[in-house]
Amino acid sequence: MATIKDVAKLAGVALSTASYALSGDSKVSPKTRAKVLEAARSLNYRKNGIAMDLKRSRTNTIALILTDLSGPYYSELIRSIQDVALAHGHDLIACSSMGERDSTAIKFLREKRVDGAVVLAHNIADDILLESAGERFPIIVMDRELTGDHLVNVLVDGEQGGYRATQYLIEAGHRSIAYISGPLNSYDNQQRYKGFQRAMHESGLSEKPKWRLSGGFVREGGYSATKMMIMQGELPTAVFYGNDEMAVGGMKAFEDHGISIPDEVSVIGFDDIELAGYANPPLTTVRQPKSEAGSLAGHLLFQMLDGESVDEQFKLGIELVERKSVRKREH
Amino acid sequence: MATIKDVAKLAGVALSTASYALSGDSKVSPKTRAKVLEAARSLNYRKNGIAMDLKRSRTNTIALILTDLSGPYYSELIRSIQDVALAHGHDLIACSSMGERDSTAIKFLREKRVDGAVVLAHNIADDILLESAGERFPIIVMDRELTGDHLVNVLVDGEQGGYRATQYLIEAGHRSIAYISGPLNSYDNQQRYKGFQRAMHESGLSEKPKWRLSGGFVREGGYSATKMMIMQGELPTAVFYGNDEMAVGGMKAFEDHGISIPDEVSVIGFDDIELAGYANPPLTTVRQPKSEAGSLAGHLLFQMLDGESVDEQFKLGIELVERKSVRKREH
DNA sequence: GTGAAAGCGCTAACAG
DNA sequence: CTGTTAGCGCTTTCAC
Repeated sequence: MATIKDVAKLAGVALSTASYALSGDSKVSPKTRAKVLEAARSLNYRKNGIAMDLKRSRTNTIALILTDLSGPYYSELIRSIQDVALAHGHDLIACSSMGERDSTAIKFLREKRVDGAVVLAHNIADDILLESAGERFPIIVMDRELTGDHLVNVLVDGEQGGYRATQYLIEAGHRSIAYISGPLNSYDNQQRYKGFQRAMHESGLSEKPKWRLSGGFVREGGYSATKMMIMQGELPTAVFYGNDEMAVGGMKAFEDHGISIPDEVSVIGFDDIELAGYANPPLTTVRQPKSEAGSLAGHLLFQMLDGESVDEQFKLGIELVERKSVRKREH
Repeated sequence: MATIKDVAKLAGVALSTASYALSGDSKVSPKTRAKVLEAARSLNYRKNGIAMDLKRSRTNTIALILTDLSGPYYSELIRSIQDVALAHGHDLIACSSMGERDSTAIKFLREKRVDGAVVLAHNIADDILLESAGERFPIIVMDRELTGDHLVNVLVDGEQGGYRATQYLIEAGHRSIAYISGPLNSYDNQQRYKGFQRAMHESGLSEKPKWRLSGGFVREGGYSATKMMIMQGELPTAVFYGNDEMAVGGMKAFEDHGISIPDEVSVIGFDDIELAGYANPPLTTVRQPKSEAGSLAGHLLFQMLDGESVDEQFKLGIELVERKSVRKREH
């Protein structure tokens, strides 16, 4: 691989002159520049980005840390972050946090291979984030409540979302409502559940312990949790699934048992994934402002990179998407 | 940010000793090592990955080049590549090729910020790929027919897929079949269409020019192409959509016009996206061996990185997924 | 305008 | 076992 040294030699100029010519600095004469460019072309010279980053102590790229590159992701969220990065002339790369303590994500965070990061990966420990963030390395955390030096928090108000969803069910006349939980240690799940509890409590309703099932936020889990509920004999009139994936699985379970939605059981989800509108019946759910959240995260990161100081936490509201999986009941 | 120099100074040892201690080299005494580690801890020292990469002239990471980080992607494919990378102790990062000639992807390719790449982005020009690939920088291209030095090709046989799909329709008794095309310049589309033509030709069938519509591989395009077909008055008994997205859009158009699938019109897609199984009716389609393709791509990349020579092109077969959108017809 | 030289932070001979 | 030293490839003062 040809280096700038080779180019300089072939062009018969000094190393620095070659560098200036290549980067288009105006102080090099057109004639010299042409000579250098020609030499570069003939050697098929490509600058080494790593050397440049090292010298500049800046990579001009930020990382998006995801649990798993293979998704499924909030593409709107990613797109909005990407747009902001591009607008600031920075590159965005995605890395996965799969693989525990030596995941790609952790390597990029600790070894400062980028200028900053947006984290969307619950499996990276708080302390790693806290110690990685620094003066020259801002981090935005989006999937949990965590703030610190050079580490700011952009959240969607899951508690409010859980509350709204539950309230919607209650307003539709439902009194016996089950919440199918995601992973118990998931921040998102906890928030949604908290909102559920608050709404139930305010209306003087209580949840049946036997309906406290968990589906791990995955479709299969929603399916089996629902199956278990069905086998237990007594059904609620409505079930609030901690996310849409589980709701889709749950609806399948009801269908398999000939239980009709929303006639016999109403269902509400959370997230508004693409599938939600295509489910049968289309799933009523809670939509998160993903683009706004991503955009905000991006902008904050660049403000921090520019040395501006920003608030340490932002919480965005949600919105209910009414479709056809909830039925109004008379009493 | 503390450097290894600071650590060495604080620990009262030479630079190299600190380096050895930090990397766990056995030749440093336990006592010295402890001293160094302690110094590193107290300074909150983190090695600079960029400096290391430069020194080593190797990054131990490979890039996955995608058109757009916000997907939608073949998550199975990505996952399988990821698994292979992990198994080889390498990191995988994803970069987007959005932004033309100065996209993140091109920067990573040209400036050799990684050790190799898997490309799944039709918007990166052939010549960039050709000139970026090199002795120490293998590239696997998966979305077009392109081979070259240190550049190998992993493809799924779209022609065969198009042939199978069409043949399936013909075997089910269909004689008037339309092909709704993706972008005319798309390699995938061309292959599928070629397969369609071959099957039609073999059975002595011909396509009606007025059914030659394009939907650009997007849902909305499938919708409007279908609408146009409906407005033209005469309907085929079966339509083969160049991909599932368009098929989903097309089914919506038929539904909007009260045309029942598969009773009045049969529909077949291509890809087997997640939605396909959830469409109404569930969509019969052609499934690509995504995991196998990804896995193969990953393995080939590492073989090349290890200096082994490999064939320059691989073409994988496809499989038909029978669901409920195609009806058998009697004659 | 152009060139010589000093590093960015790290690793890896090599010598002691 | 520990320390000295020479770079990896590039940018950027600072003289000329």
